[in-house]
Amino acid sequence: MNDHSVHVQCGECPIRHRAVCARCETDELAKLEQIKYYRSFQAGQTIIWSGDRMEFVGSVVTGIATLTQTMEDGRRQMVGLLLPSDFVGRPGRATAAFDVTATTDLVMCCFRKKPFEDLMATTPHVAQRLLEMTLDELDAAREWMLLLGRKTAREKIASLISIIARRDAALHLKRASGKLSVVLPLTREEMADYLGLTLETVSRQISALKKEGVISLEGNRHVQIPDLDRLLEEAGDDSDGGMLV
Amino acid sequence: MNDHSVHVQCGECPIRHRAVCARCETDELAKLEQIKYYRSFQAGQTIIWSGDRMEFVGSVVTGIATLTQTMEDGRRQMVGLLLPSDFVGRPGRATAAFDVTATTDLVMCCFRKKPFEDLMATTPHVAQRLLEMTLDELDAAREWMLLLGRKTAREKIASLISIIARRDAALHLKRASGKLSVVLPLTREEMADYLGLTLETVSRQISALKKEGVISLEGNRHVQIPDLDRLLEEAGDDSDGGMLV
DNA sequence: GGTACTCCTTGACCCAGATCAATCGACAGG
DNA sequence: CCTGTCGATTGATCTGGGTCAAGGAGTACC
Repeated sequence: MNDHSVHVQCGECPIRHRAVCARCETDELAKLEQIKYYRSFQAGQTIIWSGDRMEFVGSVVTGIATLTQTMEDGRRQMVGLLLPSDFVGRPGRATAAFDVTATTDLVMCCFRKKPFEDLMATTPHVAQRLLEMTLDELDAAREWMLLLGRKTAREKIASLISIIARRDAALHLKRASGKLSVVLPLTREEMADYLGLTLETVSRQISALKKEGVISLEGNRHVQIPDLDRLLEEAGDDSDGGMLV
Repeated sequence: MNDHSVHVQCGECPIRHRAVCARCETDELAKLEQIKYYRSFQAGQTIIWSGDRMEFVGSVVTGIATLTQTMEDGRRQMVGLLLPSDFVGRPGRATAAFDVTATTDLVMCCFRKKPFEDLMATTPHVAQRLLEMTLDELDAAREWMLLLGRKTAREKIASLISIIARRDAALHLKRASGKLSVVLPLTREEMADYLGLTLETVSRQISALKKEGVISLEGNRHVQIPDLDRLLEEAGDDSDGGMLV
């Protein structure tokens, strides 16, 4: 779209907001600084319920949040995983479409929606940048549809681990030198909700992958990946070609 | 975002393009007219392969197209269904992320990508309108994730029929007066690919819904819905409340 | 120490939906 | 007319992952 891919590093935020572009919006930054504020949430706290009025947009600074959908009888499906630097909120939308929950302690950098939308209306690059991000999310959602609709439980688990590894590597800007290892940011139940499985099946498949040496575990959350290509093969992804990011 | 919800009716196109907004862009319409052209495709023809360079964006004028993803071993998942007035293409993206296929004979109204992007850069409302549409698609994709991950085969079928009924009603701007009836635009196999099932299961579940009077069939494709609320209940959707659109 | 959490693992059994296979109807071509 | 093709239906059987249930491991608090 344009090559202004440098992202805004705003004030004291430890993250770069992916929503706005630094090179062309330097004079707009002051406006953003004026309307921004921070909010903290505790692990387990619901940030917004589906259908609630949503008065802000923002980025995750630290911690993990999830987007989930629940049927009346309690069946749940996670439809989004929000890691640091991910954008939350829908400019042009009054209400949230899904439940947003903090699964760990969480800090967000928020902008009140109205002034943010005003900014968007006057600076075309912000809307374009947001469009680009939304298209990325849409692509990710569609990849996830393949996983939910067609992959086996084992492939689902392998996919989840490799996706977390990929996003982790992107986040820390490090190409893993030696052994690749990841911390799973979710409980078995949350993984199950993301993958369209039960927590028992998640546990069994993780055990199986461990037994066969595809991964190894240290504690419940810490996963080592001795051979990334092997894991990607188990995930059934074509042409991911081992490239992280 | 803004209330300019009137859509462009461009030239001889029988549809209103949802991508651009008439009220505020009247002087931009001429530019769109200059760069637009039509393309026809035959039923079964692939419009773009995933990974191909994509030189245009556009809207479906008549016919049906699908977005699909295929694994090396042949497992397929449909990730999008494109009906007339739906937008195709990704401004700011060089290549297609999924296969786009015409499932019926199809006419599209296209705009070459470069000039369209230029237009977008100079007229903020176009980018905003596109963002709005992309957010809609993202919502739809996430609803679909709930379907793929958690619904039973019967619920999936009922959901598909009610979604087609809804979009049909929106398209024809008619609130069905008497009996509600829909033409399924997909073969059983295509439905299966959309729902993450096999074609046999699709067939069986349709037969079951018919036997129990939830729907009735005339030929293979024509479905009558005697009681929409009953169908929505079978679909497991909460709070859809029977409102079409 | 004991008790009570929460999260995870493992086993035994079952069933919804996949798989394999036969049949049917509609329609086109020779 | 027969023959072939394509989509749909229906039956018989199998199996991956769900369900139910019983521990185990870690941690916090009394």
